[in-house]
Amino acid sequence: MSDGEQAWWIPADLLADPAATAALAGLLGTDGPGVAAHDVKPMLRALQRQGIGEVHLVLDTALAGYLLDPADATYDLGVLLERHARRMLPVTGAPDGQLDLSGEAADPSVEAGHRAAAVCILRDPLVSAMEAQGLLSLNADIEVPLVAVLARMEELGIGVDVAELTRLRDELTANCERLRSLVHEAAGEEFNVNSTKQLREVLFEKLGLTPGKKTKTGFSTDASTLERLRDDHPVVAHLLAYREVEKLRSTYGEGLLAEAGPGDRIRATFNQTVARTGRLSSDAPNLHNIPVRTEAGRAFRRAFVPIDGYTLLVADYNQIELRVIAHLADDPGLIAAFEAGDDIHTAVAARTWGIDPSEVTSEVRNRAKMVAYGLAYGMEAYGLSQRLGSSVDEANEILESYFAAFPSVRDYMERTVDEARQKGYTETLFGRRRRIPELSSPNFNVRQAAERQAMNAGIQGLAADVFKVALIRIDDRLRADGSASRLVLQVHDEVILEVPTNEVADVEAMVRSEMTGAYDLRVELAVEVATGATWAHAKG
DNA sequence: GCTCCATGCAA
DNA sequence: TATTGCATGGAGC
Repeated sequence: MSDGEQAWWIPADLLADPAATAALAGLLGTDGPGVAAHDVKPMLRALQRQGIGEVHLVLDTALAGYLLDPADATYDLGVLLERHARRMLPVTGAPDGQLDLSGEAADPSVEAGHRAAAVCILRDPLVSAMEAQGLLSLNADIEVPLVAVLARMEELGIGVDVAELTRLRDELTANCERLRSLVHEAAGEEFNVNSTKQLREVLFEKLGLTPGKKTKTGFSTDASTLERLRDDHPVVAHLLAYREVEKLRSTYGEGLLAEAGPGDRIRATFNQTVARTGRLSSDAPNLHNIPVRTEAGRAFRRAFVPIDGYTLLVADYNQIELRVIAHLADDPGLIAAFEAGDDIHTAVAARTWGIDPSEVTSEVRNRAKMVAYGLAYGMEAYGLSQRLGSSVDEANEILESYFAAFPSVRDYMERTVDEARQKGYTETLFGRRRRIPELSSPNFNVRQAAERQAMNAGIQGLAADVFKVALIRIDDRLRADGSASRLVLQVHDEVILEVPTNEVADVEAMVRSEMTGAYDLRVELAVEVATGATWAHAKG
């Protein structure tokens, strides 16, 4: 540690003490010295609860570890210390999960000292490593500023209508019981319908239905298999209905109600060091997979509400990944398709099959849409054929037509994999790296999976980088403008704000402008904004 | 009580 | 034999 520096390890209970945090305020304010810490978001949340909203953060050792290798399994402080400083965090008590036979409990203050020292020891090696890999601006301009934005969103949470959630849960529970009885009746015996093992025996042994694909442990009973068997036995339709309702009841009905906290708000954690592409993830609960595709599922979005006097404003990037592909590949046809301003899948379909957009049927449009998603995932003909329900030959013809119309896209994909193989990692335009050592695997399947990851990383990663910039800028503007509006949720390419009714027009314009201007692609970044009294009702 | 598996929800 | 995630219930240790 250099002169004038101080190392602190602040126990969580001290952060709940106003007297202690008041003393910290001067130390941590924006005029204070730069702060380096490990996994700082929980600390920022605790300080925010005490009214300290500004901390001059310069380094989070967990974030730095993530930027240096987003595929690592853990960014635990002790692990980082060993990995980047070749030092061990002294063990002060019995190892986790083991009885302390010595009778000497760990001394919390000694352990705290070790952890504070570890952050100091890690600072120089982490900064040097980031500098060597060109990660300093990604760290300083995006990841570090984002921590406080996410801390504010987590701490505020999003409002839920608990009465509505309860009603949905109860309705689903009743339906579940009814459908479970129908399944038992049709099967001719009572069994645990949630057990794939028992279900497999009933369907494929007792009832003699034809099994399809296999899993590690036996024949699959997944939805695509059941769909194929739908007309073969009455139990199958009941099963499919039961599965849908049980999923909604358990994961969303019970799950969301269990997470509703003070003020009827759900406060998820937004993880910044999990996704290997640079995306955020959400847990406890996962607010990134709230249903939207079916009406029964979408009902849960009606339970996400603003407080009185506010409106929910939802803004999402339209087709950001396909736009990113157009940009990265610099494909004239794809760029022109976007510039035409028409429905992109229709425009792509017309160019792929050389027909007029007016001749594009919904089925043909759907094929173009499948290809578009597949592209971002590094798809091959087999994968496409599975999703189109067609032959591999047919899928190959579609892909050939597509690449004939958009040749730069294929060039980009091939170039990307070649570069990644040669360098051992992929890199987004913002410099976000992802090591993919499996590109040199002797195992064909492993190597092919790695190639798909390499194709996907630059696309999903750039979309994530752009989105993070937008999130930071929106939060900056809200605070600079002294707005009463606040960010309550983000879902990969979508932000949700709680906006006082009289601010709606101004905030909509601001959000649109910040999202559109977050990065300059060769195609416009289109943003769709909607407002409403619930997440489901927020429609343009 | 922990871990893995199968399943299914989202972008 | 399409990318990235997380939660659930069952099942095995």
